[in-house]
Amino acid sequence: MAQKKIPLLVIAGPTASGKTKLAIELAKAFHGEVVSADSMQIYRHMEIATAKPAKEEMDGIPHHLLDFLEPDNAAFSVADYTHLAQDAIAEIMERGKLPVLCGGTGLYIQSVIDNLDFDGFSGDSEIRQRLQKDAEALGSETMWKRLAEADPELAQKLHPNNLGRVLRALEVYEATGIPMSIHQQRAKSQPSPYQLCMLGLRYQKRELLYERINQRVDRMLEQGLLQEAQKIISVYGGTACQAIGYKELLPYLQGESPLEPCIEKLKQATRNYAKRQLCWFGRDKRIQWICVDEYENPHELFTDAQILVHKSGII
RNA sequence: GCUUCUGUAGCUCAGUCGGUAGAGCAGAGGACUGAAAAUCCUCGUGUCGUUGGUUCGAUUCCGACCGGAAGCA
Repeated sequence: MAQKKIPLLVIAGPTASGKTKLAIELAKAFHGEVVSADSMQIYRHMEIATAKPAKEEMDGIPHHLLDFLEPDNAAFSVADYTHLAQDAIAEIMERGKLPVLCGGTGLYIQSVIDNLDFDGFSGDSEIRQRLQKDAEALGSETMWKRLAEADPELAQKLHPNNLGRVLRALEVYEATGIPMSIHQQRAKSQPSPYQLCMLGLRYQKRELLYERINQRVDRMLEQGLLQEAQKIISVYGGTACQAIGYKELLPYLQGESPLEPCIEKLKQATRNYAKRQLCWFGRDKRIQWICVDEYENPHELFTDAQILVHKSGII
């Protein structure tokens, strides 16, 4: 009963590489709608720091999973995102349009396209709290050893210092009685429900990306990033404060530091982030890369991207 | 002008009671399955400011010179 797969165009890449614009252009060309895969653009009131596309930029293209959560909602997770995104994609297809999954959050994209089944090993907050207390009392090394007994395969892949992951693995094991590595293997054996065309944007020369990032941060400041940061930090808490663009400005906003060093820190944090994204996406061999700095004008890039989409056969 | 500090990795600084040196950050590479813009791992040779002297041996002690900072007149 081989069900017909849903065609899905994915656009990935590091921050400031031009994903948003490309997604809109391709959606216009192929009668599509955009589904955002960004862990911070989901929140309201965080416009500038997340470089959320404005209504005008969207150019009439419907966008989903953008701007729908209050920043103090701490409970939102990848699992929630996956459900919402898969539903949105299904609806877009029913409308006879092409879903375009676009964003820089690697885990979000992977969880959607590879159908990661978080429900199969859901958590248990009681167990989690108990494990947390154990960890405080016994230290991360001990917790890791505990995992090495329960799930040696996964323990081998996790560094003892990576406490969060170790605890999650222990939690899954205790909650389900099955090692998390087994759950992961089962998920992997499930084929993707989508017929994919994955495009990635990146720069041949890393310094050019970094330059663009620096410039974009300056622009954000001109647009009022400080005021936005002030508001988010004072009104909300939780995950929102993890966003790059707020925590770096905090010392200045609290009068503990001049502005300039904070701006440098912010640019640096963004560059570091971009590098991690490149690392993540670099692993996915399904991605066809487009090097932004090989194009003199963006229209040629859009045209080449369209050609790649055609060739992929998802249309 | 005098006095006192100070000059060590791209940056901030440790250190060597004389046997040519090491952290944090940056940078590079990597991982990632319910916080992911998060979390975590690996990678450190640099005329130890210049130049004389003492010494088997100086980045380390002494002198001069050249930067920098503070205090004094």
